Amino acid sequence: MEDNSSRVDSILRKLRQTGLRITPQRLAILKALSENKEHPGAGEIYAAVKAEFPTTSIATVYKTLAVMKTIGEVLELEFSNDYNRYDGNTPGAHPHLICVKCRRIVDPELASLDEMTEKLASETGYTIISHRLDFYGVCPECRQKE
Amino acid sequence: MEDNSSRVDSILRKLRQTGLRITPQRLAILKALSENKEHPGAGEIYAAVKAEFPTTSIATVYKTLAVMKTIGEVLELEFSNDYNRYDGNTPGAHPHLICVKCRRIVDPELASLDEMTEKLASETGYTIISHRLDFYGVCPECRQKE
DNA sequence: CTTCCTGCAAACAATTTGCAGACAG
DNA sequence: CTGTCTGCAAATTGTTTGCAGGAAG
Repeated sequence: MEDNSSRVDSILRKLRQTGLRITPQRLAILKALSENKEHPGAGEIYAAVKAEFPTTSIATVYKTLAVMKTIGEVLELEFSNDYNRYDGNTPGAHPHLICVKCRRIVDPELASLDEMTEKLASETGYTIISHRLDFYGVCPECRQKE
Repeated sequence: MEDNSSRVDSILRKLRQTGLRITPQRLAILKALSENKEHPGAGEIYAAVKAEFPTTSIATVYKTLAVMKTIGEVLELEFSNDYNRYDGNTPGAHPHLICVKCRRIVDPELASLDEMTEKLASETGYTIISHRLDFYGVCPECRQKE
């Protein structure tokens, strides 16, 4: 896995390549994203950024996240009830394990998904672009508290 | 697969069991749901219901859908951009195949998911309650139009 | 310099809620 | 009868947008 700084660096490289500007706000947002492995929401990223860059606005956070999505460097996990969560560390599609009690989201190891995808494509004739696989459950910590 | 009327009947049975009331509005919503296999949104259900029951309100549709979710007879597919979609025919968790062009959603056949779930549970210590598996792609019809 | 970015506030849209009257059981 | 359900309208909330000024390159 890439460490924080190399992750930020590779995103910066991609921004330059694409002709997008590197502003202090964007840097702070990227730093906050790469330091938080917990799939934060826009509000959490905003809070972290504002701590050291108080003039930042939530709109800028959203706009920056939108740009990152577009260039494929951030994965957005949509929820219609809860707020959306963002993953800046592993931008490719991968399974998530969501605790329904504490709402923590972790990235489990899981093979055999590629195989499943190929089979689906050949059986249905669809061109598969991406996927979303979320498991909902109760994490060991929350179960203990019951 | 159950046909429409037996599907509605089994939901009605569940409603009675749970002491919930059967109103004309609820009947119309259930009928609209069971007749539409295309994972409609609340607005589409509302339109269908209003066609033969013009006084119905969208709030009632949402409230009824919430009840159906609670008793486990309707599966809600959440989206934060697009509106949520509802599946009244196959209320248990199952994979979906979503065309990113026409936004149609179909239910593909797919085994080997139970196996995957068990493995995940034993490896992480989580109690798995449910899951969500969405594949995003382009359906054969849309690909042809490109 | 020029264009893109920021930050504020207002706009949005799907969904939810409060409440008074209606009606299922 | 009684408690639940309906329907209206207003509220909610995360996210998006318009626009004037600011700054990256």
